[in-house]
Amino acid sequence: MKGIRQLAKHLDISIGTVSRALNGKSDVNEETRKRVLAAAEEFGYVANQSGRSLRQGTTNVIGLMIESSKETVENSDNFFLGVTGGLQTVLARHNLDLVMLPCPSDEDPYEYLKRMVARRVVDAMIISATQRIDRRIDLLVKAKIPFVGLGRSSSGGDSYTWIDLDFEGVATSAVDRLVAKGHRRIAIAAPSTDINLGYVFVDAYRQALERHGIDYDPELVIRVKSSEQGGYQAGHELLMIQEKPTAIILIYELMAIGLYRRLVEAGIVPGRDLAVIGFREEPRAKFLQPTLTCFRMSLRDLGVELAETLLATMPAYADSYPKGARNTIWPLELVPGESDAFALDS
Amino acid sequence: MKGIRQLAKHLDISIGTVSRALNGKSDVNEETRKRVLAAAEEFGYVANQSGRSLRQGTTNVIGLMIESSKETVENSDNFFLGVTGGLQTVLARHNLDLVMLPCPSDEDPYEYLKRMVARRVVDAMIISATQRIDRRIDLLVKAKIPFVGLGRSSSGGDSYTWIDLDFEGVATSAVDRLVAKGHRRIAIAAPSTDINLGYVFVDAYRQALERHGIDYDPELVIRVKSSEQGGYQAGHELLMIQEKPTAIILIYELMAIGLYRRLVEAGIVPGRDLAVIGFREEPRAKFLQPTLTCFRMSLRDLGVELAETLLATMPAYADSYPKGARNTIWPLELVPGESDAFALDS
DNA sequence: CTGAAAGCGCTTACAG
DNA sequence: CTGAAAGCGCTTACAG
Repeated sequence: MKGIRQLAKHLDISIGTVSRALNGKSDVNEETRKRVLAAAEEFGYVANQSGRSLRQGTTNVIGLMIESSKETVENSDNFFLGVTGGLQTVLARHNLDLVMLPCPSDEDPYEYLKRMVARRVVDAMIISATQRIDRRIDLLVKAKIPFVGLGRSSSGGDSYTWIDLDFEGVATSAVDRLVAKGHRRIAIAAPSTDINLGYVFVDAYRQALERHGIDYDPELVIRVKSSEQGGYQAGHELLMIQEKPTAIILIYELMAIGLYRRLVEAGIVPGRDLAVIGFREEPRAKFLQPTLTCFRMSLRDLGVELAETLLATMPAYADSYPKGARNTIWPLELVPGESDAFALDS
Repeated sequence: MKGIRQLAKHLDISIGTVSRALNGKSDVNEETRKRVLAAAEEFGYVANQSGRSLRQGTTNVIGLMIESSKETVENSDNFFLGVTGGLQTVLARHNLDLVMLPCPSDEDPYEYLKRMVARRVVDAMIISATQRIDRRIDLLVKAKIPFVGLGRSSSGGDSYTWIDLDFEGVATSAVDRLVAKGHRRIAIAAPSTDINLGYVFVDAYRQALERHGIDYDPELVIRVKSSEQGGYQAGHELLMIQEKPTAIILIYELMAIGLYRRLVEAGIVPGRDLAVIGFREEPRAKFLQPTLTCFRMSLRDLGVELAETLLATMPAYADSYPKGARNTIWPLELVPGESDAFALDS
């Protein structure tokens, strides 16, 4: 005999009472509850999750799906690990556990998610790196699994909830700042993939330019990998543009490091010969000289918001989150540096 | 009705046969199996994991426990995400899924693991960042959960299996190389925590020195955080040592970036005024000038080895891995750079 | 306040 | 080759 049965036998009470005591039900004699808790502690008894899940129909596990492509591995700045802290703080309030589900790079993310969902290993999902068209969203909607997208998408319409960084705000703020310093030829380094944020960012950049009466020049949109190597490549391509840009906006945090390298090689000094505005502030880019103008946000706070939004989409927890499951544009705060601190002669 | 019952009803056969067909048992008519598989595909049926787990006593899930402390988040180079690729390749052969279990920074890793183990959410565990004394090892041994340590420890004796990087080889090779170029004052930047690799590395460094007849000088062991900031700090402390070292060995990959920064500030050129040998080759450190002498390894291959070792410790899979569960020292290959490419005047 | 019993969705001996 | 039945470890109406 084992599990709850063994514990009940040892206490000489029924398994039902043990279960109720352990789960904090109110209709248990305080004396009995104390005995049960003490015995559970003594024997290290914790309810088998499969038994609970089967009976309750919930796993009490929340999944965070991440992609583990070679590019992510080599360049990721642990954005996701940073978010888990905030997520767990909130989930712990409801005794929910977080697991990270790494999708192998050689497996289709859609098929991977489908398997995880069908096996019912999680009660709810957070998906990241949303593509412009993302079948995972349709899948989750259809399967009626509560989920939140960390990133917008054209898929799913308003039948799904998302949180996304304020790419528009960043692009607008960067363009405004550069234009105010006299720049008119402003390049942008954008991702070469179909990830949705690329579209959002470039659109906002374009609109900001037009508001300043500057024509959009497709040549100034440099498509590269979201990595340091991509930043290096962006620097390379920038140097080959006929009518030289005087400024560049980066869409991914680690690009700045590679870009600086390429500029140094060409004898170009960021902040003097070329204005550079980076994306998210990143410990690893803090050592750059001249210091990089970029944008700050708290990964932990984002994680908290993400968890609260997710819980609001789950019927069992929605009551605790009366704000409901709203889409959120997550703001970033400008951190002025020296990399764009010069006015252009006009 | 739902699940396997519904599928069986639709096919007008018993649930037992459906189960056997789906699980590839041999005693099923091929015609029947085809019909079952087709229907499962059509309705997107996949067995509920809780039901399977409860019946079989296994979850078919392998856990990789990682720490998500602030330091890890800000500085990790995604070592773990890199390892997951190789892990999953092997686990997929046995239809085992990998989940990453991030231990919140405000929770004791021991308590976290205890909870996960007691709830039986995984069949086996991989633990990382092993401490010199690591109670998690005793816990897993006692609970009879198959596991492998990614890192050695003084705990557990030979009742646990581990894989660890060849810190001895790296330290020895680095010291030999530096001594050959005439260095005698060789500093080392080691972690300030109780992580086991710190002890292993410094011991090997000490022995290598003594083999060359060089006295071990505790002043040359600089204890800093395993991060870029730590590297910066190491540079700082190095500059304050009375009898200046002419070389430094780093124990963590990202330290090099911070160290270079501090050296540049002080007008010291790596590879000319000070020899630097880094640890693991890292995409982010590839841009350093002068190029860093460091050590190369494949995270994917390490993941494969880790998975095979783990499976060898699991009774249900041990037959497929006749090599058994052996402890492994994982080799790294020297990648010569310019950062130590000068001989010392003597 | 407690106990006895049903049943969550599967897999697997067992019988035929 | 297939079906009927047991039972994995829990939680939760229900009865008292």
